[in-house]
Amino acid sequence: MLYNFKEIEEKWQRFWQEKSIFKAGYSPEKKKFYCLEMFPYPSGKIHMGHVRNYTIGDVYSRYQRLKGREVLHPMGFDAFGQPAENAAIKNQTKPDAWTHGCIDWMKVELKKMGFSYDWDRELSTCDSSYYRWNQWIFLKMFERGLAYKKASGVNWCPSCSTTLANEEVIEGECWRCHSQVEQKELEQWYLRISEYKERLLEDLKQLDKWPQRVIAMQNNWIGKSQGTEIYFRLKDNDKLITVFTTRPDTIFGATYVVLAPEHPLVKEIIKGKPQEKEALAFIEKVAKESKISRVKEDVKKEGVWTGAYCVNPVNQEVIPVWIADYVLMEYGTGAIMAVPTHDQRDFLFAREHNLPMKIVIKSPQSTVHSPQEMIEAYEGEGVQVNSGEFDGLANQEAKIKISQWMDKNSMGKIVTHWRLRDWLISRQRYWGTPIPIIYCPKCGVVPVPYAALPVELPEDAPFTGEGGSPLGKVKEFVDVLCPECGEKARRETDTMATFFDSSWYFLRFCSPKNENNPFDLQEAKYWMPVDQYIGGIEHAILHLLYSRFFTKFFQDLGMIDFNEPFKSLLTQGMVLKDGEVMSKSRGNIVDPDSIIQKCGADTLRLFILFAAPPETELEWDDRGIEGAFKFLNRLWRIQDNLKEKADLQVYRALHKAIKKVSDDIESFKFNTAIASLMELVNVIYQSGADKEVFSKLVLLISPIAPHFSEELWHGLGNKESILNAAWPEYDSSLLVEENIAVVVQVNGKVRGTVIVNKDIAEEDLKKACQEEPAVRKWIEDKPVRKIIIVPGKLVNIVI
RNA sequence: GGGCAAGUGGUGGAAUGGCAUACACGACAGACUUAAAAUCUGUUGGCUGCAAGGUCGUGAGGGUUCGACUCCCUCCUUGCCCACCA
Repeated sequence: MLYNFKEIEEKWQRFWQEKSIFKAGYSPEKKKFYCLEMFPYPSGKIHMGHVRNYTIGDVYSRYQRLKGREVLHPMGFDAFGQPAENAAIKNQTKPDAWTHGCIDWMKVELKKMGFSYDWDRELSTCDSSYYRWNQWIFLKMFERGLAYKKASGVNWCPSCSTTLANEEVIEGECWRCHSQVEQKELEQWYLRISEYKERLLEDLKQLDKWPQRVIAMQNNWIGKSQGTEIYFRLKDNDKLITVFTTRPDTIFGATYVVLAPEHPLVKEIIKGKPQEKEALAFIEKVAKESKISRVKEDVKKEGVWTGAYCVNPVNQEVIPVWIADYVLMEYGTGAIMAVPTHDQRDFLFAREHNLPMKIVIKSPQSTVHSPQEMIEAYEGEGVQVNSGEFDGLANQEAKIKISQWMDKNSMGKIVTHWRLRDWLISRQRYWGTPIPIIYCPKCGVVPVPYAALPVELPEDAPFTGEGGSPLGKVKEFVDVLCPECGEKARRETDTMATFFDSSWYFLRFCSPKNENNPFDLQEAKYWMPVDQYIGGIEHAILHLLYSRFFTKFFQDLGMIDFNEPFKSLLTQGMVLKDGEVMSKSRGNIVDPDSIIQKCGADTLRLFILFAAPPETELEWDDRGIEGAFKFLNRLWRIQDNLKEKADLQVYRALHKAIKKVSDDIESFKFNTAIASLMELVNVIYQSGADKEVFSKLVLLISPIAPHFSEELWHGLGNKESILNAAWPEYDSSLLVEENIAVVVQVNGKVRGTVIVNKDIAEEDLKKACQEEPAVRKWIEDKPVRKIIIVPGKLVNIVI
């Protein structure tokens, strides 16, 4: 007989909802636990990735609840973004209606999984009660100079007339209309995250419960590197070209200088020179290419001579100034010194254009004497040559000496370089938070007053998907009176990037209905920081970095007194089918709902936790689902055959399982926690269980299969929810066996086992081992050199 | 090119430096059944052997150790992240 999962799951979901059992209350007398899973984008259906993410969080939340914590476990929707606009165009509907329809449907599905969310705290970033606080935060940042507008090069689709994020440019073309993407100078809003770079880097050290690789990625992204800026004087007009290098030891080998085509000095340098026309043509050509295609590997590096020369400050050599596409304005100073002998890109470029080369670092093994013999640049370690007074030094030492020498003699400067750029948040999109700024012909850029928030999205913007910001076409939205002078003015029509919305939602969950502040200070003080955050590795950089940035900003506003939002982070692996990521385009999606129909949510939860540890990839297996379902049924049947009193060995097995399951859940090893429950069930099938053993078994599996356990719990005569019970404790005296099996090795190979009393004296143990016949045979009369004893486990006899 | 993971039976996966393959799936066998399903009980790394046993075995090769899936070095493969990064 199979248990009736359908009836049971519906019944307890209703029960939990009626009793408001997951409601989180501000209870300072109790220890709190804030468990958060990354909120979903409401695309309509939940997929296996969501199921995995949220099941992990749910088990952990329920476990913490049973351990007596006041648990905050909220859920909401990251509801702004482009897919809603696309869907609206496609389905002839409005993004608002489409999004809310998706949210409603996803909520039904999430509830079917039995997740323990406090739905009273639900939030949606597309509601003005939420996004007004985005605008509030933006204004606070604007006041402090952290939100600013500047012109810079961005990806631009001429046919859609909108900017594109790098991810939206596919092989140099617009992802929607396939036009060639261009680079364009545009005025856009930025957040000055670079102001926080030191703290964002330094505080990574506090995050000892984050995965190492996420820390590494953040480190990498912030990208602090030590280097040297070197000044090359232009021969014509004494102006300086500043180059950035991490290899000052190669400065004596610099044979030309290269500027990025966009470099501000370029136009000045080429003016009036015979090379001007060719150079301008080249600059234009590069400008037309998108960053993406320019950055593609195998593309040949192209460049032209400017006609100008500059002077190497260390040896007064006069060398030519080039422009080339392989030098990027965004990195360093937008100018490099080229050392063809010791940099592969410079090497290829110099070969191509017949530029001179000079060896300045020699590897000890090298037989190469002139640059003409080289087939590639030598980028390794070596000894300085052709480097004036530094000849003979190891290049690593020279690196330091030369940069110090240049710094002292004003030829250059030791600098720290950061890879982190300011964050471009302007989007020419409709479905996002309007940026609360007004442009007044008289007063200039004027922030919307706090009292006038929210700046609401107009409901009926023209939606075609073509050409510019839809908000710009809504006259009632754009036309506004200047808050300062009262004259006619115009609103900003760009909206914010959606990463803005998700950079602080965890704070809003502490008091989602607060109307005076983005969050209640006292509530936030109690609940924050998030004790456990769980989500996909794809957010390892941007979302987590932005959230850390916002947290530090709130700290600076004096609204919170901690500097990191997420104490512990778990990044769950992807769900695969036949070795590939589940996706619509591959057509290998397994719909969670179909599994719930067939075997129930508890089976799905059990399988997804059992199939792999949470951080690794999970291979979907329909037969594994059946196995999980069988196990629940096997456990279910125990209730019909309870004994008066179970055997001692069953109690031992129970307490062993209590310890193992507790330890494993704490450290997210759900798969082995379940394995130990299976072992316990196997023991019970051999020897029988009593009511006490069974009750504790039901408690142990309750975070994993909550409906199932709630039903069994009530079947055992309990009147209250299992969630109000206490997590079982183990009796450590039951974990120790009187007689233990000790493995005996001879020269490291297992040759036998002896059963001895746990308190046996060392000498007696040694004797017992040597007398064991299976061991004796291997020792014979050879002299025993040494005996190694691992207490309670193993004896190794070395002969 | 740089950084980080990972590599164990037919499969998913276990193993604080101490019995490699727990637990499960699959397969095979037995019990129950007129029969099947379900359920329960066994067997299940390779080679060798009638058997007891022996021997090999955690991507490859070295090293440390009484003892290595685990630690160190070199390499191979796969995955992820970053990258014309100067």
